[in-house]
Amino acid sequence: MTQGNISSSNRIREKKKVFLAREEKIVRAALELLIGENIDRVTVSKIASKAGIGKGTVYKHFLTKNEILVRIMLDYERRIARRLSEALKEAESGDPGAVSKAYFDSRLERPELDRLVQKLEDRLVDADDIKPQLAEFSRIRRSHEDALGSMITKLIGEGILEDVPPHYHYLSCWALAQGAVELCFNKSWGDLEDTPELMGFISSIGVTMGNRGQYHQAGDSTPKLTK
Amino acid sequence: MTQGNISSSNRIREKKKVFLAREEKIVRAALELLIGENIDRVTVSKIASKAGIGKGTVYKHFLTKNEILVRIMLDYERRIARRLSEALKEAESGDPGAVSKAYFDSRLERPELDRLVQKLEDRLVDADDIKPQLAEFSRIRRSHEDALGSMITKLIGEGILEDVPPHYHYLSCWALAQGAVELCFNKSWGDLEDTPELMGFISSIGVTMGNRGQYHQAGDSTPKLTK
Amino acid sequence: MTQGNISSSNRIREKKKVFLAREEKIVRAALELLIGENIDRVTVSKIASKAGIGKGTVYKHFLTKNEILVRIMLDYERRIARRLSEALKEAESGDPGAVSKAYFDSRLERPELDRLVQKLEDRLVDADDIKPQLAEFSRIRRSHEDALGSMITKLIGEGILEDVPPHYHYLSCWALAQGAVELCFNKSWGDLEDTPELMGFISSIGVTMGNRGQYHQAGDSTPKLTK
Amino acid sequence: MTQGNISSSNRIREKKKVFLAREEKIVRAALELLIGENIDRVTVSKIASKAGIGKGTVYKHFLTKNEILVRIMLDYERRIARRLSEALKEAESGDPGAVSKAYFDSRLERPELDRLVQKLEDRLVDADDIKPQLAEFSRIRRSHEDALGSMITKLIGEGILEDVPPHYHYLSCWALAQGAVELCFNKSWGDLEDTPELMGFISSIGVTMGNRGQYHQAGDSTPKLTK
DNA sequence: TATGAATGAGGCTTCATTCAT
DNA sequence: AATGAATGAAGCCTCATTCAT
Repeated sequence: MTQGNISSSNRIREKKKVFLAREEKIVRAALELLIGENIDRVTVSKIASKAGIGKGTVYKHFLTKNEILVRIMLDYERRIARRLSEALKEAESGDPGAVSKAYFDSRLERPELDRLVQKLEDRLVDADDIKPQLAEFSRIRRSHEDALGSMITKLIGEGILEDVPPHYHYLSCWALAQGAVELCFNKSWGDLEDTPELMGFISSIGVTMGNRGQYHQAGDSTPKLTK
Repeated sequence: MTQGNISSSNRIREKKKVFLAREEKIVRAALELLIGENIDRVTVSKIASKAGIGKGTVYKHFLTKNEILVRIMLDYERRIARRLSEALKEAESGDPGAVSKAYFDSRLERPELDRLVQKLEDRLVDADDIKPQLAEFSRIRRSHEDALGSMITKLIGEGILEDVPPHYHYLSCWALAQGAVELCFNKSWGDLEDTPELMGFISSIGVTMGNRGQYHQAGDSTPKLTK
Repeated sequence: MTQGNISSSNRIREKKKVFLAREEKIVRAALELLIGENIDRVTVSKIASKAGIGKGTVYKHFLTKNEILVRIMLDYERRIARRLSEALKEAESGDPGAVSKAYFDSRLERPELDRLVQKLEDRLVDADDIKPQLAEFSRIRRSHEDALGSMITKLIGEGILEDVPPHYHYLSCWALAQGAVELCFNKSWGDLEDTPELMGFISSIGVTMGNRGQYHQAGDSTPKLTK
Repeated sequence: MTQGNISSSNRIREKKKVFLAREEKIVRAALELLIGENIDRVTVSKIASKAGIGKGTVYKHFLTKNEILVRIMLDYERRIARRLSEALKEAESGDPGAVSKAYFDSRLERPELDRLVQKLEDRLVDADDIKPQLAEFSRIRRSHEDALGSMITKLIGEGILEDVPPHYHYLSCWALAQGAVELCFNKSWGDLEDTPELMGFISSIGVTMGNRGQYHQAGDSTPKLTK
């Protein structure tokens, strides 16, 4: 009896694992397709087919197609959150740059994924199903803002960063990262051959931008570029 | 007869004018709709109706829906091109900053339009009709690159800008502008209240970034932020 | 010019007529199918196909499938309303029975249609689209009630009908008509051969039922059948 | 061995009991759901879940979903049959009204159930599986007809009921009961507040209708209501 | 020439039924 | 023996495009 129970609960656990594995398979299939071709051309049918399962099976795991897409968004944003929270600990033990480094690393590690998430966000922003998931998504995003914000406030206090509202620094970083990501995939540029070096250049701008002394310079020492 | 010909060619000219005016009306209607609501919800029907004409008439002007969209993209990019070429003349008469200023001005003047063009580009990138138009679009983009490139090369020569390949500077600018635009409309941030100030801050970064002395600083004076 | 305008507005009127004719064609096709086979088996495809048009065309006339169905319901109920209102005029000029006669006539004229409407009502009762139409449907039904009610009140006043709340009489009539209709098509009875005579018998019951003296009889003269 | 057999057959009997109990549970679960919400929304999944068992298990008891539904129909009709046969015995010992009373009582006891069975009949009438069960259903219905018929024939013989074919009386009763049931649940009437009194009124009509002297009255004493 | 009704491919979703564990 | 994940047929609906008037 005892053994029977054990083996039975084992079997149940086993099944759950398989079930979750398949869920992951669906998400992964969707991801590959979404990255590989135009988003509009990714259908539930194709996802199922790429995952090696029937179309109906997809709906055992996700209530709607949008739920698959928002799941990808959440997975991504949560991964960044995890990294940031680890970096926050490091930052407490002395390295104030760990947080922003973690942020940039997370986003630029797989730029194509970052870009996909932006595109998905754009398309799902007014989807009626998945309202709660989108709220969660925004919540996580704002928690990133908090994490970086606290670090930046500290650097401003230490006189390293220009004394503007902390979120200016954060959002500028975000904007540059965002633009850099876009840059990587924008086909209008043709295929940039020295992308890594370019990214390095941009990153170096990212980590120094907003440093004290540069902001006011804008209107002073380089009048010719003033906009 | 002569008079008849004259009046007939007048009539023809008149007709052409009306025809072109209507074409413009269609594009403008499409634009308003595309900016006002989710792109996927903009149908040819709605465009025609907003333009005050029949759906069939739209197809007298554009062979496919995509042609309307790509037309918006081209109009936009051409407008930038015109401005850049004017600025280039000014630059020759002494103001090297005129070009980059014109570029930023053009793109940030109507950020919602800039963003729309990005989104359209993303969706149309592998459309089978409109291949030639997309090629033209890329061509114009690259001409911007050239315009800015030549100016940047000059500034590098004068020792003002860091001596990296010229397109690094240009693309960094592009990336920051791109990100800034995205920032304005990303609903995850809630509604930023001090957007103008923030944009000012970002612009100030844009015009100074890459200035000599900052690039190497990255690895030297702020080691803690190094990525 | 004048002639041109006339012929043009003629053409428009012509087109509208054709359009409405097609709408009627759709409704008729749907009706035939719904009466001819199990309701669940009637698909939009079949309706279109029977109407000799494409599937998409159906949606030029009706926003959803349910709108076709509710249209049938409304058409039916409105026809009854028209008849009742005519009968009401007759009733004023002396014939108090005209109203109830019109009601029975309307419903029993095409019992299969009456029954269909009941079934549709049952299925659509909680459909989220067509809420307004269903409200209208109920409104019309209640107007029938009013029409018959006023007549019945009069008969009660004249001592012809039993003095119970007027709607008792009306609803009893309704129930009997309803049951009679159901009877015609209930396959459990096999095919009744003498349906007309049976219906006549039931109708005769309908027009006399509730006559003074019968209600109290129930408890008095036929105690053995008392329920 | 003998003991083994006994205990084994006991176990088998036990199992059968459990099995049958579960079958009943399924039917009851289905019934509750069917009465509680729109029929189309009742799925096998929901039934299983309400019965507290797995979906697959349902199919150990019923070959198809339709078999569950037709089972409900049969259960209902058989219950009426049982009551009628009991009443028939009473009738032989002197009470001719016992049969029709039993019939009305059976149907009006749970009008919502009666109505459900009508709706199921309508939907299943041309189902390809369950043909035999539907035949059985009709057979039972006709046996009711016989039961009432014999009683009515007697009453006609005694001069109490109008001398028309016996099934006229029976079917009229059926129709009135049918309509009354429908009346209870038809949402178009709003929620009738005095339903019990109304049903009483209708029942009183039911038991007297067709009594001698009323039929011909229709054409004689109430000419104004003649249809 | 302008129109808009007609079209149908193709997308999403549901659910009765099967079957491996 | 019980389970529930997997399946896929079938239904509804959208919208770019065509074409007769």
